[in-house]
Amino acid sequence: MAASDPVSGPRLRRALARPALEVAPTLLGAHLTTRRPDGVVRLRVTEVEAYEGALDPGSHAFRGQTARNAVMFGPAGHLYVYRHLGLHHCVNLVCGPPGTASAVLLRAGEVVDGEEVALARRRAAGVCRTPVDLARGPARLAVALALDRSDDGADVVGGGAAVRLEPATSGPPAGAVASGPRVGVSGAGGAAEAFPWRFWLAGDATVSAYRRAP
DNA sequence: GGTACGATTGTCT
DNA sequence: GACAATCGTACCT
Repeated sequence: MAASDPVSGPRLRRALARPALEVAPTLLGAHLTTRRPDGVVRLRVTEVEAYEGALDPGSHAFRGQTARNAVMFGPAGHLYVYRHLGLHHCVNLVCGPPGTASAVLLRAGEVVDGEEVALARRRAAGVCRTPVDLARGPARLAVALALDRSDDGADVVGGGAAVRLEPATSGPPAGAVASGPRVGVSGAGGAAEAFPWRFWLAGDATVSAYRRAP
């Protein structure tokens, strides 16, 4: 994409500065690219979950702002990366107006460029069976893109960043977006069903399997 | 200062 | 299908 990219910079950030529930479906089909010394990986987003900050019991921001989740309270277009269980990283894209702590969790995607690089990273981190598994699941996605806590707060909208978001040019195909309860959100099935804020591309092989919260 | 818990994954049965 | 791994953060005493 050239410098004349029609959807970038302030315009994209403005598009992201809406409630997570509105932004989440529009991210399906978008491309997320990371530039690293070991290579460039581009990912097509196929599965996301919306988190509505202080209103959402499943959100890290539900109990207010802390040092860890401070990025979520900031402007849209930044990454919120956290470590889960001391083992894995999960990647969120901050959205909504500043102060709302809305964010969209990137759950899964399809590696469309730099597959060999992503494969090498996954091998280094553990097992990888097929290309479909490269980014099927939040932690796997983080590994494939080489994202960790050092990327917490990274701006994916501004130019020059190592991580860049490119929205889908024509949006997700009509009728291809499915929605349902979020995966693994504490509060049990009741809460999960009260917030059916998971969106994915119907029929896409890279979408992670649904697992109910324990 | 100490304890409980978690937006997951991989492996074993 | 069920469980262990592993550590930073939040909350309580």
